[in-house]
Amino acid sequence: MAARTPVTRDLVACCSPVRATMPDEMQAEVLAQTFAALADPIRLRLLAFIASANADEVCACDLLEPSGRSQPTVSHHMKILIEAGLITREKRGLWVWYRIVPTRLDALRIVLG
Amino acid sequence: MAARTPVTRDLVACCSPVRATMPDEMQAEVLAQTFAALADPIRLRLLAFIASANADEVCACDLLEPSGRSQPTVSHHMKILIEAGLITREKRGLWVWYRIVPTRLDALRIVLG
DNA sequence: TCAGTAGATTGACGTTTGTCGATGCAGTTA
DNA sequence: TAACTGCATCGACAAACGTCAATCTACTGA
Repeated sequence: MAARTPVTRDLVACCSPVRATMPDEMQAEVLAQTFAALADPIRLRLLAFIASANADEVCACDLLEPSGRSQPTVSHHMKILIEAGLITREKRGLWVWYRIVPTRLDALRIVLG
Repeated sequence: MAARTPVTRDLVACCSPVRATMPDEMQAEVLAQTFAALADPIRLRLLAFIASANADEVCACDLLEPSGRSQPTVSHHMKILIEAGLITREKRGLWVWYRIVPTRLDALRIVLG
């Protein structure tokens, strides 16, 4: 909260020295990719659906109808959520079951605050 | 946490009734757009830079060099952050000053958990 | 085996996004 | 007023993204 200039603002010469840091490009790239997984309305709805389920896992077949998207499209979005570490996938028999990864959401929350 | 089937898992008939809800498309759209603002490494770095500054606001001219992008590109990214409600912009004289909006980050944190 | 099924992958297409050079606009200085 | 400056907007382009029909793969049950 310290003023950049001690007493008055200098309207002529802007930019007295700023002390601030940027995360390096690689860090930012990884984090951006995680947020990108949340940057699509269908993926947000899929994630919220699983998070709100009465069971701790949800069958893939339950995601098609409420999402209103084709099977390949839903599969594609789930893959992106998995690669972002937000959910896990487990195949049992013919079916696939998804689980959210709470620690990953915790990590994002920490970044934001 | 209740098991979907009381005792054993049914490997034949998947999908005993799931109780879960999806946010409607409009809600998801708005939220996705906010996360999309965080889904670019340059924007994350710009935001982190302002958030970490020793002053509570940062001049636009201080963002060019550390970001390594052209002036129009930085201006474009800042506009997206503003439209997402993550920062504010104030013009004073020839210069523009940016501030983060802490309440907006709070809101996102709540959504995540 | 072999037919049937759930979900992943592929290929193609239109849309959106990140980028920068050129230009426009508001504000300052003389 | 005129010259100058910092930032926004425009126009163009390549890359990335969301979508679905068609196909492939892994698994089941007979």
